[in-house]
Amino acid sequence: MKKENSAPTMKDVAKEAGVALGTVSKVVNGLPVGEPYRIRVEEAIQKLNYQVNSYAQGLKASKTYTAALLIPNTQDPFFASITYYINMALLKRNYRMLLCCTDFDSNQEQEYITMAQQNKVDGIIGLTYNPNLKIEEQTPFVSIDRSMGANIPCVASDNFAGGQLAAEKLADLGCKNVAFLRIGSSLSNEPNKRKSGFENGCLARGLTYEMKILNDGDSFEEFEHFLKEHIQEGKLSFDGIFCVTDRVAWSVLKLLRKLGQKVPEDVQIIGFDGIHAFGGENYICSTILQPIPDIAEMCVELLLQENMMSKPPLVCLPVTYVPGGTTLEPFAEQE
Amino acid sequence: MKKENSAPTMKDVAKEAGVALGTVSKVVNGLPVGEPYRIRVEEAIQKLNYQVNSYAQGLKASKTYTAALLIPNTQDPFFASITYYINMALLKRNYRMLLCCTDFDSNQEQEYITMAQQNKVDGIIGLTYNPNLKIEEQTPFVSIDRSMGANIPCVASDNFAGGQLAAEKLADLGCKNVAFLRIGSSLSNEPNKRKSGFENGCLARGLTYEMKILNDGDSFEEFEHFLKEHIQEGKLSFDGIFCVTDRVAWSVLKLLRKLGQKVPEDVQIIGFDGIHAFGGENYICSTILQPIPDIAEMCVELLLQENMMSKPPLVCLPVTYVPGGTTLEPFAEQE
DNA sequence: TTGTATGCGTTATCAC
DNA sequence: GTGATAACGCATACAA
Repeated sequence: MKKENSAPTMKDVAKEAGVALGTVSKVVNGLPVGEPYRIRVEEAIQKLNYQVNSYAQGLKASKTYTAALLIPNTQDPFFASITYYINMALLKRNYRMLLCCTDFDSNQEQEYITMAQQNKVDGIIGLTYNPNLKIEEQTPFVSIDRSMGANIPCVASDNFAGGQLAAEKLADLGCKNVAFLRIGSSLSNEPNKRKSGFENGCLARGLTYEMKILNDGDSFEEFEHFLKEHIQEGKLSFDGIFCVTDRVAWSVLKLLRKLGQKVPEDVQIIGFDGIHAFGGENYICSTILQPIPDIAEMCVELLLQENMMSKPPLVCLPVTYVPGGTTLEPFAEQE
Repeated sequence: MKKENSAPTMKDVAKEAGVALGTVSKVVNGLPVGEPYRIRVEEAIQKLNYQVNSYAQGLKASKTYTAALLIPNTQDPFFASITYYINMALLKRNYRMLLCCTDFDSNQEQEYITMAQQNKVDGIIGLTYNPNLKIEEQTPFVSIDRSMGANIPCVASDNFAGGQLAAEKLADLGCKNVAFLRIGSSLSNEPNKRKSGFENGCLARGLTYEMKILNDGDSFEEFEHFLKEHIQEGKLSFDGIFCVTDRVAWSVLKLLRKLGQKVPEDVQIIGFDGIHAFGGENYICSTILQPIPDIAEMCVELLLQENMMSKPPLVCLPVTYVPGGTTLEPFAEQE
């Protein structure tokens, strides 16, 4: 006798309905089948509360309708948003999502990729920081924000254009002497183009500028030193600051207030990402908004695209500027 | 001839190593095997870059080392945190996590549960709002913040104690006349105990109090009306407010400032959850801190526990009070 | 059209 | 200790 409490199988349904195994399979998969049979089978399915075992299914078809998302964590609002929208994009296509938080750990990233491949996921979307990840040719992979080689499409915001836009906006808002503040991975990735774009924009608009570039390990206090050095008689020499992320902008905002500078009256700040306080309406600061829903959609689209041939190596999605209270908008005043 | 580009199987490894299939299986599973054999097999595994197919494994063992997390979204900081820590707790036990964002949609919640069962996950952890979810007896389920029946353990903060603690703290901080503001699901769940705990605390400490309870659909503006009604000659009659979540506290904070009230000088505010601004150090407001890592750990522990018998119906984890700038702490001043 | 038989990659049970 | 063989639940080519 078999296990009594185990889930019903197709065989059970077939027996219940008095038909052959193959017939049940066809009904389940929506293949043409005699009407009286289909009814009896469906009744049996209802009665036994049968559900297909997708592991057996995956074993046969070597297609699992599952994709993995590699992301450092879900707590950073940007990552959280990416996670949410990718989940939705996958759901829309009837795919399940395996979440893999890597905590910025290269080894975990690699382990997760191995795991995902074992698990025979149909593909992986990754926002990673490991410069030499080993990815099987087999497994479709789409990278966010970092180019990882010819066969791996990378999806990102148009970071260069975003940097440029920030410079232009600051110029439009009356700034003359600006600064760029960055902290983050020294790894070559798309967001690093924000700097170049900003420089480009400054040059085009005749803004004088300085840069302060910190790497991941560096202390945030170096920004404080940097800014203090540029304060003469209580007055900051910069009238505009572009920060590489909203997070940095937020910290700088607090820092400037501590140093007695008024934002946006004395100095205007533009961040990058488009984070809002509580998933609600208000932005943390004036910012270059990343089109996260579009990024998510594009990642999933590329991942599930059948013909690998047409996969573009880099897709840059357009960004927009949104005021968020740390700039002096000519017309509207933000909260 | 078989598919050439498909992943290597145990059979391939066996052929490569010149041993039998079963031997390979034993090596992979760490069962005792002759040393020379094990070496040859391991070399073959290396050479072919073999990985076990966990779908075939799951088919045999009907154990998949996968759990599903049902959660409305990952964007709300509380949900994001829960997601992260549950992911970590599962990872620690070598389990994978299927993420299922439900968007507060009852139908999606049910669909996901069905899906998870099809997918033969080993268990489901759910933070749900559907009062009559159908869950197979088969599938282990642990609920967060909502009791769902005798066989389903529920893990939550000690919400009652948290409410009480809030009242006591406000009393300690010198408040005399306080208010409780709540908006949220009208569904009976654990967080609703915050109100009762608060009432209890107020009574114990001789605080006079009022309550304003809104349901999910209600407009937030009703809080504005409520507060305005309690302002006489520019002065708010409450000197302390307990908000059901940090999110509400945050909104109320902004509202009060708009109404010309100073926080914390005129009125002190305590929230609930323990959200911080950017995953960093600072809290949004003074708050009752939920032990999210402990909640996650407990959920996973209960889910994977073998003997169902000992599963407690409700586990309440202790909360703590943390100052966050919206209260007048006797000693330390917050940021 | 319906039913039957085979195999997907593993694991477990046995003789050897 | 080793190696053939039978399941696990499903899909499908093929025979009826």
